[in-house]
Amino acid sequence: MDYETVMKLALERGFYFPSCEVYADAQAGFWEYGPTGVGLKNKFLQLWRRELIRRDGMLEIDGSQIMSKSVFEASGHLGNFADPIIKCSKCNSTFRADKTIAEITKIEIPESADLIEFDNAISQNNIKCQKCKGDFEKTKNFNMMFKVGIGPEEEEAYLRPETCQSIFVDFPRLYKTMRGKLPLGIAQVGKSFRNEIAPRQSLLRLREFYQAEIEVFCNPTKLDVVEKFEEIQDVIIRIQTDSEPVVITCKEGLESGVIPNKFVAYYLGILTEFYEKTGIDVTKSRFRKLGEKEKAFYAEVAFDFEVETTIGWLELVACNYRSDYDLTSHATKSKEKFEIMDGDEKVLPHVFEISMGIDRSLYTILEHSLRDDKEHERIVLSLKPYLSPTHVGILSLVKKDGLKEKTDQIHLNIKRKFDAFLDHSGAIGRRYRRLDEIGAPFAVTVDHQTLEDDTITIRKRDSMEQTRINISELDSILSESIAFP
RNA sequence: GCGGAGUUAGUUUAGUCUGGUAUGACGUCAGCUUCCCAAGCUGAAGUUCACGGGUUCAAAUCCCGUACUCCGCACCA
Repeated sequence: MDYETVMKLALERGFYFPSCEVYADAQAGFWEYGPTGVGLKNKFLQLWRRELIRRDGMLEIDGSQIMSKSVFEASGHLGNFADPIIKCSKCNSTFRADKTIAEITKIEIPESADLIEFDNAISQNNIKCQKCKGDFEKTKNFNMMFKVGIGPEEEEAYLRPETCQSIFVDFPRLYKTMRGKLPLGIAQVGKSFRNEIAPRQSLLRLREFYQAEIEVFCNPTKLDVVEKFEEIQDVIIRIQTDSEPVVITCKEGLESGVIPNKFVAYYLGILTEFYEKTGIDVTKSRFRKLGEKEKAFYAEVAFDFEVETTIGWLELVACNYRSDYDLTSHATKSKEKFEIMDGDEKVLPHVFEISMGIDRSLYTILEHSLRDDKEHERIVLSLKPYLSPTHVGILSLVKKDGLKEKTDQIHLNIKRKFDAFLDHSGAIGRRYRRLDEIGAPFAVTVDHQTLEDDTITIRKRDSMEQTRINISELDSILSESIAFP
């Protein structure tokens, strides 16, 4: 289904909508999750915990969103997470300084260079605005981090641009107190903040967004000692290096050298298995190996997990081999010890990161799950039952003759255990349609026969089939059907 | 940020050129009816027309500014 239809559903059915929308000064790039969106997000994260955190025995933490300046001096974000930009004084167009200079003069100035170097290059080569021939103002640094002032003195701090910095900073304590052993995954779900120049397309390009990040700490000399590798060696992945993506198993990817080692292969494998279970069509996915220029400043090897949607390929996860970049920088800056013992060996661990964009993943789940059932004139959100915000609709065929009371009773009995939605009003078909649109996999209906023999009908969302069951069976049928795989 | 196009109820939309306080559909709510797939009937609520300013006796409509959305450019850890 296309972006427009997903957007309309999101607005009409409470998945997500713009923040602060009643005010004229609402800024772009901020969106709220409504009740159905939160339901989906919570269940998505539950699946993430099952398939990655628990499966691999990782630790999960919940760190601060505001972090001190030193953290980002060490991480490199204050220096590298900024673009040198130049603005035309005549037409107000903004350009990247380094790119504009390189384009016109072939002089390559690194983006982290002193700003005066850009100004010099511009004046020496008489570079003018490519649009209107106007003069440029002085080069400025545009940092993508939000700065905040702490306390009455407004001490400098920043909203984190990625959640993982707390994981690196906390690593020494966690390793010691949680009896860590390499390889050790530490994970975190939370908000990150980036001051994007042009946020766009609702959940796909936000200024405040959710990440689910995993940092796996490992001994760099043992990257091919991974016992669990067998679990995923036959998992099929699509991997793209230069040209077309190839469809291979993890084992083949490792043997052909496309994947650098067993360690990385294992995590690409379990990540793929996770996404299969979200209902995203993984035959439309690829791991794209990034070239030198595309990689983040801290990455040694990088694979982006991308999925094809109606608006093109969308990056859902960044998998970066960050080596000891982060631990070394934090050790140097803080003068704390980040080495640990791995057996008899003293080692500064390397890090492989699985940095997942939650918002983009949720959008993709919606887009891949939504279908237009023309035959029955309905829109159906065919979510996996365990991800559905509402598990079951509890409906009375009509309100009178005691059916309402009977229905209320059934709802009362199951509402703590399941996400159940009680509905008495309107035509029954209309109520079924509404449940279809929010992806409720089941609807049970109380009719006149219920009063005689305690049976109800249970309707399946995708097939619209109905079967008659005894009320006493409902709990076990639902439990089984909505269980995580 | 730049350029273009837009913004009227929960959604979709008429009206904007030619100024006279807004139209339909769907949806929502209540009731009746039907009694298992968006049926029908009756009734109701909901838009100070994105926001701010100007012109005018009078502005959804004309003018200016701002924000947001979409498309393209640029950017994208």
